[in-house]
Amino acid sequence: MDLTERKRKILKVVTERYIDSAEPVSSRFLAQAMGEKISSATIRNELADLTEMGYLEQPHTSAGRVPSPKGYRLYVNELMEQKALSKQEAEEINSALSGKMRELDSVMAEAGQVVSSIVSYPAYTAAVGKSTVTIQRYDLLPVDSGSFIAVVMTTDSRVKSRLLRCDIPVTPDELPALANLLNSHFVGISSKEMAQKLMSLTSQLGAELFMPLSLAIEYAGEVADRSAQNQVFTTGQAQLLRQPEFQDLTKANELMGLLTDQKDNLPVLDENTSMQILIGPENVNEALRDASVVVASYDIGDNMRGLIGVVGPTRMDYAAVAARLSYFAESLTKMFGKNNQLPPKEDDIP
Amino acid sequence: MDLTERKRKILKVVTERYIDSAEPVSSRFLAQAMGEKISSATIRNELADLTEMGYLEQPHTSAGRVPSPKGYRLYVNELMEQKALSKQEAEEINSALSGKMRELDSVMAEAGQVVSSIVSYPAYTAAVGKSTVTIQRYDLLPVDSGSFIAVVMTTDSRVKSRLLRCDIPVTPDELPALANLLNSHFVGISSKEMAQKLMSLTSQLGAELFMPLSLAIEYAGEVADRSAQNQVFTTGQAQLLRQPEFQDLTKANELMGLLTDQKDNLPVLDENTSMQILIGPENVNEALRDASVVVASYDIGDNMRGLIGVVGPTRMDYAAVAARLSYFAESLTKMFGKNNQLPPKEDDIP
DNA sequence: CTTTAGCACTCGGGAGGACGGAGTGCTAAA
DNA sequence: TTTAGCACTCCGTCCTCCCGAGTGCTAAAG
Repeated sequence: MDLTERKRKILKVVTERYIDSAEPVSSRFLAQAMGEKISSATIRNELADLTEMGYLEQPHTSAGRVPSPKGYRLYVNELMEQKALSKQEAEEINSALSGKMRELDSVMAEAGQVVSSIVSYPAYTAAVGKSTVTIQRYDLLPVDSGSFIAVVMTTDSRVKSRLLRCDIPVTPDELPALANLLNSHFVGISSKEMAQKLMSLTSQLGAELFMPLSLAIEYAGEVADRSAQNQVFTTGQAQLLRQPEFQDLTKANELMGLLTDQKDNLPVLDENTSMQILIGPENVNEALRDASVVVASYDIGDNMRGLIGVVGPTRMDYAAVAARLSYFAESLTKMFGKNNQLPPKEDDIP
Repeated sequence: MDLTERKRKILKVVTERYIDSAEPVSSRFLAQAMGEKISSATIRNELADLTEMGYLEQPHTSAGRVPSPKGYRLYVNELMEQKALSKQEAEEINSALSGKMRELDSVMAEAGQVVSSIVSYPAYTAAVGKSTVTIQRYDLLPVDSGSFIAVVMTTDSRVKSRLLRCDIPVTPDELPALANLLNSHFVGISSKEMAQKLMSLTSQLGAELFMPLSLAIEYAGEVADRSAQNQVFTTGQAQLLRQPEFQDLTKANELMGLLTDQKDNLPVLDENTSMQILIGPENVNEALRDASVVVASYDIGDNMRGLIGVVGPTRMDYAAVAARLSYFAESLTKMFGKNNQLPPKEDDIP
């Protein structure tokens, strides 16, 4: 059954009031806060209805009302108004992004910091590949007889390199041949397959070629494996302790553990969703059952998505957080789209 | 005036008891704990002396005694016995390190995690260059007409690379010339000097050379600048909340802020000191006045030092933490010394 | 001069009880 | 359906009391 307009309005006011007072909301307050002249008694009847329907909760009899997860859900889905960013905030975001482009990792770390400071909750960022990551291209640069630099490019268009040294001297002339070998046989396959292929080639190669080859392949395997596991950055964990709901140390502790030691368990956004709000028990993770998460995603080139999320109490200011996060995500998408230094489109690389 | 042998012993027992009980130590307990048959009354006299001398403190009259920072200092300097690591712990450390060598950054992050879990306090790691970092060597790899990969090597022997794209096509033939130009003019100087030098060359170069050159130099400048500022990783912040002394939220909050948002303010070890213990008020940083820090350093090649530190309550188990940390640091030094993949000696690179 | 026993004293912390206030639920009237 | 009124409930706070742990001091014993 549907809610009357008045009930919806009451639910909205209750939620918003609770969001910024953190205290149960009384009928008296509502009677005043709602423009129309309604007595607190009437409100009480409505509140009783809403409670019965499961949108509100009472910490105890004779306390005011607090939104239940179901109440928050309705609020988020239907009641909440898009909050516009203040110019100041938009500028803050823009200036944070306008800085010179950096490595993907720094962008992520910095984005997290900015978001966290803007919304006053802990934030996390992650980059997830849209598909399995493999090596796309190899290059070998001569350094001296014992050393060379391996440069690998992954299918998600990250470029990584490392100086490799082997005991057996490698002459600069041999490198192009090695690179050719790599580019023809060790492209587009997993690290395990690489290792197998390497084994099968053992007999055909002299030790002086095998050694540098295996070093390069070992490195390539590492890069591929590491890109597969998405690295997560978190910032602003201290913000958590400033929230009244986390004065209770046990709760705070659980959440803090999630944010610092088990970052990988933080919620990931479904593919092709641009933003998601997870309220209390909607979270799969046990530690998040009393908390809420807002996650947004942005595009990094064609092959990767970035994730940026905020963790807070269920009493989170969803409207504000959602607005800021989506603005931020959009800005990042644009930035990565325009930018021609960081992750180029895959097509551009032959 | 010197302490009698008995006073020293009492101070030691008090400290060690307090370290693992977190509760003030009573004369009764001491009378039993010390092997010799001494009455609690005698102990009380001694305790009164030690308190007067500033080695102990009383939370309030009629509570037991607790070591003061001065007491901890004496304990650390003279009383504390080197704790040997259990085989299990040594193995844990070894196996954590024995994994395949990764990028410096991952090593640091992982080292932090291991240490934090071993000592049950938050840990931090940092890498500091011993001298100013500049670019030592450039390479440019062709990709396609609009793109090329810049590979730069810093004087601290890190190799970084990035795909650069410019609007004006660059033919593969031009790249060696550009690389030469870079290697002859833009080596060993700061990013500012690079920018100036670039300006002074403007007139001599056509636009089709200037554009890729400036991209490469901009990137090189970033790398140099970023290496200069030492990046700090922290882990295990949640451990903090498990300590009884940080049930007081305001303290916890301050420290947590330091560990998550102001990592750069964490104490750095003086050069050519291998380990340092900072007790309570000995810390410069305000937020650390009620906490203690143990920092150790290890060598990464000839040009860099790694830092690994632990933050905990003044009631920290100094003996245990110091032992683990120094073992860890030594292992890391060895590892970096042996290892021939990560940071090679500067001499090896022509 | 040092050690010990004894005892009064102090202080923190927990248990119990009283009280005020905020807020509700219900009833009866408008 | 709304409102006014009223009794009721429950939390949080404050106060008091009391217990126990631990000290400091004194005076006697070694």
